[in-house]
Amino acid sequence: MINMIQNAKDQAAALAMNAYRAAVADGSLPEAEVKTAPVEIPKDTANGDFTTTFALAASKALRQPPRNIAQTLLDHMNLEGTYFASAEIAGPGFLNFRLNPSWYEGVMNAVESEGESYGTNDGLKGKKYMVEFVSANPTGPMHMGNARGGVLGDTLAAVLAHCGADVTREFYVNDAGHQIDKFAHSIEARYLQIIHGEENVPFPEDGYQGGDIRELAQAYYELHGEKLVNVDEAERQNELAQFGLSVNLPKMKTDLQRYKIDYDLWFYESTLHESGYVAETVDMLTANGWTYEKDGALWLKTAEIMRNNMLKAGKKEKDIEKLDLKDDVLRRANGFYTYFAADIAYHRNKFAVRGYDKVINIWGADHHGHVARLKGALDALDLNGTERLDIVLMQLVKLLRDGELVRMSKRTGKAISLSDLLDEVSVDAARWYFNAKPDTQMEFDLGLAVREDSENPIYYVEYAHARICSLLRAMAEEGVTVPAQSEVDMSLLSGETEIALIKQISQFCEEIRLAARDYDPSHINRYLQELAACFHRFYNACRIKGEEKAVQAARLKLADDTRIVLRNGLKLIGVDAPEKM
RNA sequence: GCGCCAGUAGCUCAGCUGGAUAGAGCAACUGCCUUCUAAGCAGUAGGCCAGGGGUUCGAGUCCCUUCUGGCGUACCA
Repeated sequence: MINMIQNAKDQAAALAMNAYRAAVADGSLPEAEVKTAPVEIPKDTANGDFTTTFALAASKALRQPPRNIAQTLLDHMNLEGTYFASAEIAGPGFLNFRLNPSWYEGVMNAVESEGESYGTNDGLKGKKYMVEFVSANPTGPMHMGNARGGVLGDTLAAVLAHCGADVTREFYVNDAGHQIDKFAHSIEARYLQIIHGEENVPFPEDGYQGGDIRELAQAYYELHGEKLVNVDEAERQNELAQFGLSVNLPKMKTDLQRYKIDYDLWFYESTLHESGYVAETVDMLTANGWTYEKDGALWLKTAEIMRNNMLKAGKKEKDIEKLDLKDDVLRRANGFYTYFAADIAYHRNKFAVRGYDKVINIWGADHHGHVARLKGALDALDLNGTERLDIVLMQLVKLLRDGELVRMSKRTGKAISLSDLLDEVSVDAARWYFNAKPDTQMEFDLGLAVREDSENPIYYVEYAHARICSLLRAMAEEGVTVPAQSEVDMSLLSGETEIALIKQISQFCEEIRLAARDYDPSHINRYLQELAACFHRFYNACRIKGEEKAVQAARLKLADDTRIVLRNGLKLIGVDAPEKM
């Protein structure tokens, strides 16, 4: 909850603004509309701890050179009682602030008082969020794309929860429709092949070729023998499909749990069909005038909806023309609802029935064409999909083995599944690796990425944690324990590495906020890497054991604070914080 | 064709929504363990930020354009 970076920024911004007002009051600067300029952290600490571009930004409005303005501001500024020891002008007109010990003490106080919850904030308090992710087809094993989506979704959910949101993790089970049909036909063919011989039963042309389908047929055959040979085709297919799901779904759950992913809810598509909710949703769209019939099918006026949205967003008419927008089928001529219709119903359920303020879906980039359509359809239901539904598109993972592309299609049967991956790579390494920025393409080479050596940054971070734990053990053996912050003399923590470490600790809250803002949990990875680096540098420069008592106490406290933040951060991204390595 | 995402060190990526001399990690090279974990630290080297125009005090960041890569443009899901 305590964010010392934000506190300092707010204070610096207020100092600049108050100085400006004071300057206006005594006539040394003209009255004008000036915006509160952003306060930033300079890359180079030689330029201060915080800086504001106030004078640069106000230069035009005040019709004065930035450096003049900056000087006048300084003349009207009082730093007493603030976090700052000094302020100075630099470069074209930056106002650079330097921190005093009270700020550093504030950071360490925050870690001590907040402990496990250090880093959290309440920016999203009271908001109901859902993150829907993976939602892999239950017709076969999960692949590398699911591995990435799983980590992204799970970590993003954790990040949002750290910002105070009430977060639900959900898996949408596509247990209905065409895909399941194909699944049923495929198992059926394999099942009958076992009985009648492979050459006597044709396999459907577009069926699932994977070996897992054969295994399902075999498993059913071993349990129930020829029970389904002489029954009605539809019954046989249904039974086999249900059997397949009953095997696949628990396996998916287990694999995901092994990956440290637990869902709050597994939502079944079939329930939407069975309850008539899909039909009701489509009827609503019709009632709102957004559908029409053509060639025996029922269509949604997607093109018109999207066009309206684009005009609202300020897009030009002639640009929209070029897009050649098309409508979508909701109900096929054969009477079945399309996947799209079910998806609209599903999302209507999320908003209208379950009342989420914000729904975030993690999708593979190959679905991007679907984004505007789904949002538009929700707009047509007056659910404001444009605002409340956010889709995170992640580029797919290109799987290589020793530089050669491995196909990921389930149908080839050669794909490396999520569970195969976890047999080769530690869960922590996989989670670290896949917790990358969603919109970059990724190559995953099983020959390289699988390696568990120092090339992998995760060990660098874990090592820092283990090092501190080891240090604490060693100190405990000497009867020295971590002191309370109130006993720490902050003036003893003024070395370069100590200052840098405390600043890095203070940055944690900011990184969580940014990760939530950008829907990009990889902020946390980079943060932890830098935190570990700050600690290793500190550890190398500052001895603890054998030092004078007060120095030892202060450094030990700082090391322990680092341990807490490392542990909090690793937990956030679902990676273990080992006490020994 | 049209659209979406990307292009920054040899490789993997940062760059806080326009700020100061473009940064890390890995790989390469040079040093540092009789003292708290060397899975570490310190240092060297590596760049026309894909190319070209523009916008302004100031552009890797914003606009236009060209090139390259991935993906999409179904009565599939």
